[in-house]
Amino acid sequence: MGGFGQFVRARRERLLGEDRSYSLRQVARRIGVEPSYLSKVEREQVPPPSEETIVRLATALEVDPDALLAMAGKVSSDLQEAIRRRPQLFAELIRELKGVPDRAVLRLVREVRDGDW
Amino acid sequence: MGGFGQFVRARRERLLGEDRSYSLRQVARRIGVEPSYLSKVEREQVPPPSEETIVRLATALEVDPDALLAMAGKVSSDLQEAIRRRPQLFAELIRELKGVPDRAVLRLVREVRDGDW
DNA sequence: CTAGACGTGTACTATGTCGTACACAGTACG
DNA sequence: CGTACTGTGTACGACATAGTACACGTCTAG
Repeated sequence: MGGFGQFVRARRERLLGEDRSYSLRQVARRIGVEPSYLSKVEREQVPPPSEETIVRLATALEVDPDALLAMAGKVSSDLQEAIRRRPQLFAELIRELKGVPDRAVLRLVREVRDGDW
Repeated sequence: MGGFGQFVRARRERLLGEDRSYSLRQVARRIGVEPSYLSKVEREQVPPPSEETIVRLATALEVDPDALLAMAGKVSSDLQEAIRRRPQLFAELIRELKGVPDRAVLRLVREVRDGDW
């Protein structure tokens, strides 16, 4: 269901089609890990990397960091921080929103952003 | 600032004042850990326990699990799950709400719960 | 005065996380 | 050719997590 590694490989190879600097080795070098490690990550022989490495990878591959973290089964630590500061409040909000369809949540986001809170 | 262990000890001793079955040993037994371990947790000689253990502890001490998890620097895994399912959406919402005061968020929660979403 | 409950100190361990180091065989190109 | 880059296999390691096991001195109630 997840397919973190699969996604990374697909995305990288797509970019590689247009730019030869997206080889596994060069991407590994840019994000600061060993090629063999990235290779194993892409083939899912090891679990997804740490949050920091995933964010660097997201940057390198020009994808949404939160989405990539989610594929790795993780949640950005700054979001966790925000929740930890007001646990009951956010816990209830999020649990309520579990059953709410995407577009309604999106409307809510807009309301908060544009609204006079 | 956190004081997870301190809080647990204070809470347990408060209950112990009224009910002698809230000794460290008996609580430890109820939540399924060794007394020596709970002792170390309360004195913060070790980091807070796992999520599961914290939830059992919250139940035993009759405190809010989310609040206790927050003191341990954690976020309930079911909340994380909810976020992971719609990362961009929730990420944006939560980041927006960082700067929003408690009462406004609370109003939002009510709106979602009572509203015709 | 002693049996049981109390909290605590020390030692140990299994499992997970997050990678590095290095050698290897295949391929492309100039 | 050869050299330089490609992806990959194997081995290994440091550190964190989440506890258990057991002995010890103390206190307290019958």
